Amino acid sequence: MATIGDVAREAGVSRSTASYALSGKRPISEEVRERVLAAAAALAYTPNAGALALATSRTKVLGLLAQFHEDEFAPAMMQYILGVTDTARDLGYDTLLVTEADGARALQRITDSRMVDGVVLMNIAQDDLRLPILRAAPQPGALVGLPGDCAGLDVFDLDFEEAGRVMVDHLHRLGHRELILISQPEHVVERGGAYVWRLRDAALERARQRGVTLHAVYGESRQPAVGRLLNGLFDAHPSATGLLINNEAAAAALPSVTYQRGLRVPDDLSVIGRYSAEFAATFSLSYSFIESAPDRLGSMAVRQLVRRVESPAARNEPFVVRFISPELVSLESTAPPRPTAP
Amino acid sequence: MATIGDVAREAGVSRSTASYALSGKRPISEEVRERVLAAAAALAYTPNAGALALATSRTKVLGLLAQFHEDEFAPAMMQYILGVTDTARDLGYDTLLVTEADGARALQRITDSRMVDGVVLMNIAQDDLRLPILRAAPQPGALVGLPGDCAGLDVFDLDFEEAGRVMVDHLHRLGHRELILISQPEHVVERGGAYVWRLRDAALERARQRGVTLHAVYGESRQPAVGRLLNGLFDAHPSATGLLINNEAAAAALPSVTYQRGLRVPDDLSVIGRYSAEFAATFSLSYSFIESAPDRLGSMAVRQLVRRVESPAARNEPFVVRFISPELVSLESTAPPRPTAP
DNA sequence: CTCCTGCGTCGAACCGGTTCGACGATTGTG
DNA sequence: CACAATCGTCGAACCGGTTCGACGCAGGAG
Repeated sequence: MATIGDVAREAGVSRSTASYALSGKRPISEEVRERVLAAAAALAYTPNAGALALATSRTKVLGLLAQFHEDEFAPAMMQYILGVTDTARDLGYDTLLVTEADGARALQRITDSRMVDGVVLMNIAQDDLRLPILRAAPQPGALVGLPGDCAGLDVFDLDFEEAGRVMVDHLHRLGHRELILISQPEHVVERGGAYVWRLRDAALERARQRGVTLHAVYGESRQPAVGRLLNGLFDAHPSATGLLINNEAAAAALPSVTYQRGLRVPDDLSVIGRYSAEFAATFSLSYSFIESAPDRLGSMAVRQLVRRVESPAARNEPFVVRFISPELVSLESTAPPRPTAP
Repeated sequence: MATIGDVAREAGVSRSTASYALSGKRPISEEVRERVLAAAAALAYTPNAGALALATSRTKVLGLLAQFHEDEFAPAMMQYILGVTDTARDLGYDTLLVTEADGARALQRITDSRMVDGVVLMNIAQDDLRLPILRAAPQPGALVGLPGDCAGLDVFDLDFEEAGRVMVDHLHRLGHRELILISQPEHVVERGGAYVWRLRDAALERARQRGVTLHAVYGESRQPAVGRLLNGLFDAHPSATGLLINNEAAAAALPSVTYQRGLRVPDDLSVIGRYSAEFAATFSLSYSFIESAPDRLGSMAVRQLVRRVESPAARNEPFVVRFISPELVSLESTAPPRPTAP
């Protein structure tokens, strides 16, 4: 491969002149600049990334730490990842995808070795072990997901509290008085998945205020367990007329359960989910849902991260915690409850 | 951050001695080695990735080029990616995930700049524009998917021809004489997705040999189009008793269609799919299927790639084209056809 | 006509590692 | 006891860029 030395020789100038001609950081005569550009083109010159990183302390690579737990729903992850990689590329960055189980060690490795200019963390836990490492790292970081302590970090997440309230309000307004909320599996909570209880507690609180009965249960992440669970819930609460779903696997499994039981949506049962439009399309779900906007969240995190990476001023700006407002996409899966219990 | 110079000073030796003590590439006295290791630990020394890359011409990073077309089924992709990232990490490599639409340009960029030691290509087209670039690149590459011309490349793929034959044979043996095969959408074929016609043509040929009628159609990748298509197919071929599915979206949509039409599987209809076990679990599919083994394919590609990267000898070995044999996972969704047409 | 200014270019140093050749001290051999 | 081989360490060069300071030369001002 051609080095900048080769280009300089070909153009008959010094290495530094070639560098300045290519970067434009110092005035160079039109004639020399053209010779250098021509030489670079002729030799198909591309700067060596390692040398560039060494000289500039910039790698033009962002780290993306995602964790895949056995019991989590992998397909939903893809959209967050694409939101990050696509936005990063638009801004001139490549993305190092790290899926190592030991996220803390992985983060330590990629920040210490200076492979990346910044890091996006996903699957944030309430008390995430990666956060102290990120705070101590020389590179800035951004989180998709809300941890217990946001100090020193830029955080982006859906407003799950508001999502819970919107769900309850929507069905309450239609006249429903007994609802079921199915959340993520309990081990997601044990692992510190705060969004589960953020939505649930807000929904419970709002239901209490409105005088609505809300049965809140943990779900499962797999078939056939989640199908059995749904059936059990319908058996246990025959007078419930509305179902709130904060659990992708349950949403995906619901159609076959309602078919089997002869339940009609929305005639017999009103349903509201919480997932992305992409997810709904993929799983052919025609329930009204709260858009979780994974691509937007990924994109916002990257934009803020790159701002901090590139501008020394931005580095000292106060940290932001930004929530996306839940948007209810109506697909006509909700209606007033039937006058008599089903 | 601490550099190796800092470690050397702390240990009271020269930089080169510190380097040798850490790498073990030259004999170093036990006493000095211990002083160096202690200093490195005390200073939390981690080599700078850029400097390492510059000095050794190795980055310990692999590129992973995946393309996400609007009309493709993103969730299936995740498992290929995890197969690659997990195996790469086991072998000591990180993964640069590139999802740029212009794959050829992206490949050119990451190979020319020497950011990666090798590349895994996914979503291979019959006449893939990235292949000439990969062949000309200084780094080795591996493909997941079979292109028209495998010269100079290591290729890994499912044996789609055999998959088509296995599907047909299995239903023929049970007594079925009229089958429907739903493939990927036509634009996947136009884009050069060879696996579509590899499975289809082999199935058609085998059906001809066996005296079985096989209706082969292109599918859709989205709801509700794919559901409509399935309904149309059942209307058009009422006497077909078996369904072969080489289309993730169609498999995901099938349960609701069969429920709606009152079709029972396998009583009224025998079904065989082609996807991964992970996919089946995610979508609660209980059809027998041919395992497409995305994680195994990703893993195999990485192992071969790393062999070539690390061993100068392996670099000159002949290139391999390796097919995974289709394995039929039986979930009891096939049975002999009913004596009278449904 | 001289002096100053500033443009365009060059040489050298630096980023942080690895690695080659050399060299002094120790040990073994004849 | 002299000499060679080996061990352990050091200094210097190199990988391929960027960037700082200096310098020659042209043009404008005094």
